[in-house]
Amino acid sequence: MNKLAHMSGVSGRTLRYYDEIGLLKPARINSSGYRIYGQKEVDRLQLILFYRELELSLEEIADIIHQPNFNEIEALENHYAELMKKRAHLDKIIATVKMTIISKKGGRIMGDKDKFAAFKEKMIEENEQKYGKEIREKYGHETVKTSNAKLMGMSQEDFEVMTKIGEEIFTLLEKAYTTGDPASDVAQELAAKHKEWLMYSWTKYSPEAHAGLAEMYIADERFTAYYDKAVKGGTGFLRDAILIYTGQKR
Amino acid sequence: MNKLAHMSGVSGRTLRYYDEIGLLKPARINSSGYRIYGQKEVDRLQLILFYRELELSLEEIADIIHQPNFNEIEALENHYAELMKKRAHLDKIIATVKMTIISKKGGRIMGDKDKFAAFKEKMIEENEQKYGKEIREKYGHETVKTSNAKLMGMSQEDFEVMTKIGEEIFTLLEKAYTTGDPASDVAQELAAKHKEWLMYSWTKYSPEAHAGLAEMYIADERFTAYYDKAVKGGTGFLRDAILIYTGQKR
DNA sequence: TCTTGACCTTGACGCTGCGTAAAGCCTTAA
DNA sequence: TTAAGGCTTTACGCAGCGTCAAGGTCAAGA
Repeated sequence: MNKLAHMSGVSGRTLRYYDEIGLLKPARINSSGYRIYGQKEVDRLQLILFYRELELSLEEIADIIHQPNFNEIEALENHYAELMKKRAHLDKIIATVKMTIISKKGGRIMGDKDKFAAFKEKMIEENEQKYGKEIREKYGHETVKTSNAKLMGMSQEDFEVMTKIGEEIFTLLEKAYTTGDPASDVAQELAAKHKEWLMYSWTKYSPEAHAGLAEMYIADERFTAYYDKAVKGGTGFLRDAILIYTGQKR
Repeated sequence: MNKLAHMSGVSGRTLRYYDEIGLLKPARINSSGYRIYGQKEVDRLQLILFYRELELSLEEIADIIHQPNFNEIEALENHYAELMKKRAHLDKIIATVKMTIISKKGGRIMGDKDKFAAFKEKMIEENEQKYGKEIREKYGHETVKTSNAKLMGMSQEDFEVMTKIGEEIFTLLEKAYTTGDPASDVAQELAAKHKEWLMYSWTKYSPEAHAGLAEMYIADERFTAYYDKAVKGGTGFLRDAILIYTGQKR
C-alpha cells in the first residue's frame, strides 16, 4: 500500500478511504489484512486522480469507472456546464472584491486624507528601498519618479481627478438630499457620479455589484459616518438612489 | 428571529449558527429564550452576507467585523489573490475537461466509426425534429443542411480531416514504434500529430493537459485496446512520446 | 530467540456551514 | 381551552480526507 501511496502521491488514508467507499478495492488482502495492489489498480488510481483533478466528485467518478455503459461524455458535458457556471460566478466575485478594495481605499482617501497620504508614501518608500537604487542606476532619476507616480495603478493626475469626483459626490449628495426623492434627477445624477467614481480605477462594472456595495455602505459604520457628515441620513439616501439607479428597486 | 430570517433570506438555523460561533449575537434574549434582533443586527447581517458572497470564510468575516483596527484591505487583497489563483486553476480544469470530451468523442470516431455515425445521425435527427420544420419554413432547405453540417461545432470537411489525421496517427504510431525510442524524430512527429489532432477542434492547449491526457490513455482500457491494435504496447509508447514532447519527461 | 523500530491495520473524532429531524416549550387565534 | 403553529435546544449528517490512538506484523540486528 505504502508503495502505491508514495508512487502516486496520495496518502494511505486516501487509499483506505477509497477502499471503504468501494471506489478502488485492492487486488487482494493477505493473511494479515494488508492491502495488496496490482498494476491494474495503479492504472485505475491514475484514472481516478485524473478525474479528481477535474473536480468531479468521488461519486461521479465511481459512476464513470464502474459502469461500463455509463454515458461518460454526457457526464463530462454536464460537468463542463457546471464548471462554466462556476467560473462565471467566480468572475463576478472577483470583480466585486476588486471594487470593494478600491472603494475602501477610496473611502480612506476621502475619509482620512492624511492617513491615506501616509499610506501611499509608505508604499512609495518601500518601492524605493526595494528597487529604487537599482532602477536609478539603470535608468536615471526621471524613470523612478514616473514609476512612483504610477505606483497604485493610476497616475497622480488620475488620483487627483478621483479625489475631486469624490468631493463632487459629497456636494451632490447634499443637493440631492433636499429633494427628498432618491428617484429624482439630481439623485440619479448622484448615483451616476458614484458609478463614475468607481469606474475611474475600475474596468468591469455590474449593477448587482454596485448595488451590493451600496448595501454595504449602510452596514459599515465608517461609510455611514462619512456620508452622514454631508447630511444626516445621507448614506441611506445614497444607497436608495443607487438601488434605483441599478434597477434593484423602484 | 423568523422575521429577520425571512427578510434577509437566510434560514433560522443559520442565524442560530452565527450566534453559536459568536459571529452575530442577537441584541437580547427574552425571558423564554427567544432571540431578539434589532436594526443594528440587521445591518451587520447584511455586511456578513456581503462578505460571504465574496466567498470569505465565516472565520475571516469574523476577523474583519469584530476587530476594529483589523487590516481589512490587506485581508481583501489576500483574498483577491486567492480568487485569482482559483480562477487560473479553474481555467486549466475547464480546458482539460473540454479536451477530454473532444478526445473521447474522437476516440469513438476512430474506435467505432459506425457507432459514432449513428450517434451523429441521431443528433441531427433530433435537431431536425426540434427545429427543422420551423427553420425550414423560415430559411429554406439549404440553411438546414448547413446547420446540420455545423452541428458538432465543425464542418463536414473538418470532420473528415480530423478523421484522416486520426488515421495518420495510427500509421505513424506503427512506424515510430519500430524505432523503439519515444524520443526519436518519428515518435516526436507522432506526438506533434496527436497535438494537431487535438487542436483541430480545440482552442486552448497546455502541455500539462496534453500530458494528463496521455496518462489517461494508458489507464483507460478502451484507449489501450484501440492504440494497441496498431502495435502491442502502442499506447504506452504514444504516452512516452507525448510526455517527452510536452517536456514532462526526458 | 528476543527485541527494536518501521510499517501496517481498524476505529474514531475533527474540519465547514449549515440541513434536517426530534422532542418539547411559547404564543396566539378560534 | 385547545389546537396550530412558532420557537427553542440537542444532535446527527454531508465530503474527503487529516490526524491521533492503540495495537498487530515484518525484517533485521544483538
